[in-house]
This record gives sequence, C-alpha cells and structure tokens, in this order.
Amino acid sequence: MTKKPYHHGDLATALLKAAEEELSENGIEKFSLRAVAKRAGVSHGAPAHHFGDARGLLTALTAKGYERMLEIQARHEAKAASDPRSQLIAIGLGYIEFAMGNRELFRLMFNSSMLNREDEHYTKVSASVFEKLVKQTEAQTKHHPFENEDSMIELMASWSIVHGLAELIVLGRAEAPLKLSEQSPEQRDELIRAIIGQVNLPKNIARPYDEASSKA
Amino acid sequence: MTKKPYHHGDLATALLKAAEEELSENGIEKFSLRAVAKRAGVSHGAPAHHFGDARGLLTALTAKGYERMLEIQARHEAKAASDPRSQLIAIGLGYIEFAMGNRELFRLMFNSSMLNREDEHYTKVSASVFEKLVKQTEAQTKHHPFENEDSMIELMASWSIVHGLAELIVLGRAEAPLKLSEQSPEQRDELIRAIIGQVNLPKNIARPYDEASSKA
DNA sequence: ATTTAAACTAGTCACTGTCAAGATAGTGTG
DNA sequence: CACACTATCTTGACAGTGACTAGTTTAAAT
Repeated sequence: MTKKPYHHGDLATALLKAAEEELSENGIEKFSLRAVAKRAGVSHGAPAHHFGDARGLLTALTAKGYERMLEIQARHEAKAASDPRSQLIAIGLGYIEFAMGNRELFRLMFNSSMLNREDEHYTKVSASVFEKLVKQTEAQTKHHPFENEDSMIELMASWSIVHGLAELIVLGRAEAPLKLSEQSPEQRDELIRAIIGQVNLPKNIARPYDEASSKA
Repeated sequence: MTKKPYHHGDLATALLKAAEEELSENGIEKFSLRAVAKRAGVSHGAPAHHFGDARGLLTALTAKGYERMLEIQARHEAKAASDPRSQLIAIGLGYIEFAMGNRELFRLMFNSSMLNREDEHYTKVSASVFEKLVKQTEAQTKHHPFENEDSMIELMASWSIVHGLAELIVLGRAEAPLKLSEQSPEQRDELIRAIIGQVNLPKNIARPYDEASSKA
C-alpha cells in the first residue's frame, strides 16, 4: 500500500504517525502541518509531495480511523450473541469504544470540514461503517431501511443515540452525569449498553418507569 | 448588558453580529478575527478591547447561541401537550430545530475547543439547557437523575439521541437516509419526532417490529 | 478648560499553509 | 558503467493569521 520512498524510507506512514500524535496531543484546532513535518524529522515542504496539502493528510488519517473503527466493531460483534439486537448493540459499543480511545481523531472524522470527502479511500471506508449499520438494522427489522420508512427510523434512532453518546463522552459532557472515569471497563460498558439499549427495545422487556401498562 | 462604546456606537454587539455572519458563511475552520473586524468596519486590533482574544468573542457568541436555543425550546414546550413525555420530546425538537437553523454556531457550541468554558455567562446559559433536561427527566421518571441511576440512564439516552440526530443532520449525514430537504417543515418535524420518540417509549405503544410479545 | 481614561489605529512579531525553484539520490536504459 | 530520468526532499518566499505594544482620538469627569 505504501510505496517505499527513496530518501526517508517510508515518509508517508511516518507522517501519518506523526500527524496522529500531534492530533491527539494538541487537538485539531492547534494542528499544524509544519509541526508534523518537524516531528517526522523532515522539512516543512516535504508532506506536500505525499499528501498534497493539509487536507490530504488529514483525510488519509481519517480513513485510517474508519478502518480502526471497523476492526473494533468486528471484535465486539464476534464477542456478542448472534441475535440482531445483540449485534446492533455490539457495533454501537465498538463505535463508542473507538471514540473514547481516539478522541481527537473521532472529532476530526465527524466534525471537521478540513477533510476531502470526495476522496476515494475515505468514501469507501466510511461507507463500510454505515453499511454495517444498514445490514444489522435490516436483520433487526426484517426490512431494508431504504425501502421501508419505519426501518429507516429505527436505523437513524440507533445511529443517533450511539453517535450522540459518543460525542457527549468525547466532549466531556457525560463525565458529570455518568462518572465514567471512576468506573471499571466492565461497569462502563454495562452503563453504555444500558443507555444505547433504550432504543430498539422490544416491548416485552420491562422498563423501570412504565406505570400500569395496558395490553399490547 | 452592552455598554455604549464611545466611538463606534456599539462595537461589541456589532462584532458579535459580524462574527456570526462570518461563522455561518465560512464555518469555524476559516473563522478569522481580522475578517470580523473588517466586516464591522474597524481595525484588526479593535476586537481585543471588547473580547480580549478570539476565544472571548467566540465564547460570547456561543453564549448567545444557548440563549437562542432556550427560547426555541420554550416555544416548543408551550405548543406541546403537558405530559412529561410530550414535553421531553418538545425540548428535543427545539434542540434540533436550533441546530438546523444555526449549523456552524451549533458546531462551535458543542464541538470546538476554541471556547473559554470557564466563562461565567457561558457556564450559566449552557447549564440552563442541561437543567431543562434534568427537570423534564425527573418529571418523566419520578426520580431525580442525580439520585437514581435508572433515571440518569434515561436522561443520557434522551440527550444522546437528540444530540446525535442534531449532529448527523448538521453534518449532512442524515440527508441521504431521510431526505429532509425534500420534506415540508411539518413532515420533517414528524420524522424527527418519530426518531427521537424511539427512546423513553412506554411499552404500551405498539412498535412495528416486535414479534409476538410476551407479557410484561 | 484641563485631565483622565476608554476606544480605537497602526505597526510588529512569530507563526501558519502553500507555492516555486533548486538540490539530492535512487532507477532504468544505453 | 555512464547517463538521463524522476521521485524525494530542502529552502526561501509570500500572504494571511492572532496577539502584543505604542500611540492617537474622543468622550466623560472634574
């Protein structure tokens, strides 16, 4: 995938590594192409040859992020029960675990306009993440979301609650309510599962605050 | 609230207005303090006197955003039925309506590290939005979220799905699935209501994909 | 009328991303 | 082996940025 450069050895991947380090240390707002070049030990003009401009480098980094997210989701899918609902929650957990472990990269991936969203590789890997959600929703609802509005509503509800919780955690808004930093990884996962499980809830699972329920 | 400046007349508010225009036209990534000053017709050093630095100006703008969000939420609350669930959905609709009408400002409010989150006014108004959610959740669950974990889980689920959907819409990720731009405002609201209504769903409301349900 | 201080301007600094021109060094062809 | 070729990388320049400082204008206070 990465061609061997002549001088440095493998500057392209070295730059990606340096960029990710800079990103997670300083955040996207203070991201500087020159600082990345410096960290990789090359001149400030070197990155242009491999990535064109800052946009190009950040887009490549973003694509790597989606690939990593896919891997984490796959791990969670493999560990979870095979019924559609468990699988749906599994990919949600993976999504959020990735976000927590790659805060600034997650912000870059979803919230930055400093990306070239026409980029072929980016388009492909980001579509893969969405495709996974489409497939699992289809398994859950027994309809294809793009051919059935109720199914699409379920899909968007799933995506929204997972993406929203990921954002709130990454932005630090969930710390006061949930005290995630004080919890063990297991407790943390259980809490997240409980929250994102509030959507797509089969009605035969008891919920705490329902008063006397009428019949179905 | 705004002191009358001597020379310009009211530069502080003029700068805020210019800043918001710049923001919505160019996005936060291309935001420039000098461009704001230029638009307001003053020298590039003028803003410093009123807002200190770029952070200060953006923080003030953000606070204004929260105030506007609160107003929109209040409008939706007034229009909605008085039961807790309707009120909860109403503030969610307001949250999302604000996001759609103020895309770049919404991104700034939640996703930027270019804010002074210690700022007094900012802290106050952003806490007000959260407080509204706490109160409505308490009404819904009959417990105070900070004293009852299940109630807090409901709160975070509500916030997550609303914030997540707002983000996905603002970022353009919801357009392909939902085609919001092709819908009338009424259809749009109905769709959003259907999505965020997937959370906090009383179990006596029939949902499309439940198979034969067991008893509660 | 004179002082005082707020409001604003203008110049400078270090830093940014991008571009163009040049230097360097592996690859391929004779 | 010699030589041209070309990708890689360096260097210097440019306009633009936010922040700082010194100085200017002008309203308010005395």
